[in-house]
Amino acid sequence: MPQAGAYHHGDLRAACLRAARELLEEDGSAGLSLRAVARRAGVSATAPYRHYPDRDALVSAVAAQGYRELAVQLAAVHPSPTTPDDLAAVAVAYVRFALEHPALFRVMFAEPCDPTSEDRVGATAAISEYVRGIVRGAFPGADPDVLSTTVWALVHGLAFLHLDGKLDSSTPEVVADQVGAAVHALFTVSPAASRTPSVTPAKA
Amino acid sequence: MPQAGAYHHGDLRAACLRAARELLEEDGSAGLSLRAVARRAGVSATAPYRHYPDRDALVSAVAAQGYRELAVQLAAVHPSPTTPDDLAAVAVAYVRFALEHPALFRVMFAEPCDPTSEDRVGATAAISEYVRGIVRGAFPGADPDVLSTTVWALVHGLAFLHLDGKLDSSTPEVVADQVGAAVHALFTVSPAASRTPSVTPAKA
DNA sequence: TGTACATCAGTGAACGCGCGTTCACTGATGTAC
DNA sequence: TGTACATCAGTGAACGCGCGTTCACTGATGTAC
Repeated sequence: MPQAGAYHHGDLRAACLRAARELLEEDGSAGLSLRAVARRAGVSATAPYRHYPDRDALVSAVAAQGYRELAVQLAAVHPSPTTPDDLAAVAVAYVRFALEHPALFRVMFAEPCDPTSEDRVGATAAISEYVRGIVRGAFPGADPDVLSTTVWALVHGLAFLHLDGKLDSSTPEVVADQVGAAVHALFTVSPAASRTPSVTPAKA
Repeated sequence: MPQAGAYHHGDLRAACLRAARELLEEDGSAGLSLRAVARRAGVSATAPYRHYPDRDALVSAVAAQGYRELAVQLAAVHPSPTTPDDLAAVAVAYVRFALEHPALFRVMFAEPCDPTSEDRVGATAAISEYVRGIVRGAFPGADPDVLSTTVWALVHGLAFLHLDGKLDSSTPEVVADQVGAAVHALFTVSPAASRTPSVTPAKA
């Protein structure tokens, strides 16, 4: 039985993923070709076909990994934010993720997104649920469907506008301020939010 | 003197732009190659080089045209919206534009955006100014910088999440409802907006 | 334990493709006299 | 007005490239007896 980590190559499946990520970080974005991934993994051009049926499968796997990492990073900031500052911190982390991994972020949110990739759909749903959870906790009086969409869209829009150079992204501080201000603009003006939240777990 | 519309080809510059647009509408997005544009325009592969120094120049021209069209469509809905319903209608138009021209929208907001293209920068600035104008009129007490960024990001995020299939886009009505609800969530909960304040920054 | 066999990860040549861009050209249009 | 010339939009062959994918293969690993 091929014990993980020591077969012919070792674990080419994971190595391809790693190679793809490296290429994304370096080349900005460009094409992310199967051949380039194979090259970078130190393997023949056709070897990846043992592990991915085609290029799209690799790309979907990369995207799914990106979603998981994003979810981890958001949760690391705050498992369930309730105050405006909490929420702003999470939003800043979201935008920071996009700016630190621009090419990956674009792969994650790009058109040829095969809707049949369970891996991918599941990973997206996880983020969606995380946002909804935040909203439920932070805005107990509001419609969670509408408000979680609103929050996600606001933060996602900030991420993309920064990514595309439509907003001032000169320094991380400037970005953080901008994102924080935008979230506060949404949050603090909400009557439902400025009351004391019904539940206040963790963080004082 | 080459009177516009009747030279060798007629006006290949405009024809290329038209061909590029058609390709974007049809192929979803894909590559938008110079060669494909030339083919579609019924001209040799190298003819476009008489009018565009390289592929990027063509792409930038397409993007700039997209910005101008978007600006026109928004202004057509309402030159200077002031009520929540006005603003929602403009937001819906923005998202509708994205969903009706997905490939164009991606070209407009894509990374390899040459920041030196005056055409493009100018067109972006126009939209930015339009949003700012709306915010100034609708939220006279708020910080126009923060709030116009917030509004644009919210709407832009909605557009992209719909484009990427992260939200229910099954019918135009569903989308319109969702966008309207999101905008109202931002707008109507704002004390600064529902009163008629003179000095009440949204960011408390 | 040793040997024959099956499995399957990775190879390397080859396919046909479309791409951006160059180059020397041709031929229609506009211009000067 | 007619002719010689300059301009320049569009041509077509050619370049070198990287791509996704196929195929028959080889050779290391694991397995059955």
